[in-house]
Amino acid sequence: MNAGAGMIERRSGVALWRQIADRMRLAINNGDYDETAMMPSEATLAEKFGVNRHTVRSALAALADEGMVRAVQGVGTLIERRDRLTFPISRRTRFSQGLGDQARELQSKLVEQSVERASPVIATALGIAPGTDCIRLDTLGVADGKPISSATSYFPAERFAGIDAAYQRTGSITKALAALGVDDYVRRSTEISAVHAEGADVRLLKLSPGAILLVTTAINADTGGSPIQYSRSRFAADRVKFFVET
Amino acid sequence: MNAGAGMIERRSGVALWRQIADRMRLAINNGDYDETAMMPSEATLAEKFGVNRHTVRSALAALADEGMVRAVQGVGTLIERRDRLTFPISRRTRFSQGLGDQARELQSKLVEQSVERASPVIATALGIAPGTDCIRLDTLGVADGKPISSATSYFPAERFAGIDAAYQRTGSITKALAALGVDDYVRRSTEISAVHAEGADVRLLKLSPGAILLVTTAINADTGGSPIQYSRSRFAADRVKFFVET
DNA sequence: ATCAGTTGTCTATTGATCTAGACAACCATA
DNA sequence: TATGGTTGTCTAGATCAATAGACAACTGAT
Repeated sequence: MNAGAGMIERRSGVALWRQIADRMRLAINNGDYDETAMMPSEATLAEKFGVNRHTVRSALAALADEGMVRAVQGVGTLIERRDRLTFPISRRTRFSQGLGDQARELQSKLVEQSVERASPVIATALGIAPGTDCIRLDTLGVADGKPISSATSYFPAERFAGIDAAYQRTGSITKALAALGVDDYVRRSTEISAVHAEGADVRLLKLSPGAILLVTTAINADTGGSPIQYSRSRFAADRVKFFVET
Repeated sequence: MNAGAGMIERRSGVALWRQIADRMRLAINNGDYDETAMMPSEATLAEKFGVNRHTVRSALAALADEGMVRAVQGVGTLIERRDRLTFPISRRTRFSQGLGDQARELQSKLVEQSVERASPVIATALGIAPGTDCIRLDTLGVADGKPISSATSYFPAERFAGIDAAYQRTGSITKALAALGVDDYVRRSTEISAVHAEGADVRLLKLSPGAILLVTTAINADTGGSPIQYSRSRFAADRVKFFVET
């Protein structure tokens, strides 16, 4: 009977099949059916939404039309693809913001930490001398339980001593920076490229061999203009897309 | 035939009367019919949307159900109220942001400027000595041609010399501050109260006698924490509402 | 009083939506 | 092969959405 939070409305001017299609699209993008990669049977859905099986079939037909699902006689209705999460990229880009309703829960987990000497590229980006100590954080971004991105960030060790602990405590780069006195920061530059996944990323992001990674290389600076973070994030390309505001 | 940007869609699973009702609601909130405070005749709307008059009547009935319009036989359909613009109030509050689709055009005009000695209240808010010179800007906020708010802002004269010129050039406090080197600032505090309109505000905001003003008293600070702006804004209460994020 | 223009109401018809039931076609598995 | 579970298809009827036309009821102005 009940179908979760909001029941479908009759006589609302919106056809039942469309309301059901919209809800199922949301559920698919939420990863509700990821374990099986299949929709429940038409009969089950009809019972769940409290409508006739034919009405559910209309909704499924609409999703099939979008290429989101594919019905196979005798087997069931397979989920073909999910809409990708859209990450806005702007001066105020933060991993944990701007997703809106797209995901219920957005987490960031620490995978590894170390102190490294800055390579020439990183040193240039952070405006420090090559060889200077940097704190490196390897983090994993997770949306609704699904791994989304794997990121490696570098912070000048002198200014941001203890950011690893602050990050583990808060689960957020933004909050960790705030704890170290950085009220605000802006995205100074973002480069976007794409590569084939390899190494640890395949395991962390639970990718298939040959999967594509979207790679962003970003420099964040505090409001004084001093670079504070150099990061290289690898996003599973089949799960995200970027939106660059112009 | 054509009804502006997007035509209504048939066989979309969304009833025509609902699509038309939604578009008319937007038009009303946009102030498209403010000159007459009336909807066009049913026959005119039917022709404009390319549907039967009965379909338009269904849409109007839905709006009447919401209390947005009221049909009077022999006269026409009167517009009873507009949804109020919603201003989000948060650490990042700016007049010209956060309105989204609610208004097409949001402007801010300079009404008056002067240099005044800081009163005790203003001096305390800005963290300066009483009697110190301040630049006072009286501005009028306009959304889609309708006056929304009347604001009085004070800036320390020493640090922000020339902000009046920058404001006139850019039409935005945020941009004027940026031109004077304030990349970013945050809303430190906001107080909200309500009074009856009087004096110049009645004329500027084109209010009826006895109209209510929502008054916000706000202090903005730069990222270093130094107060930079003390402002008192009067909003026409029948045109706006605030949304405080918690 | 008359008239033009408006909303209100009624009937009739067509197509889309939704329900109900039955059965065929197909697949995986025991 | 037999069975249970799935999607595909067909028929029939009920309800909603939309069109079409006609006329009543009302208002404001001439």
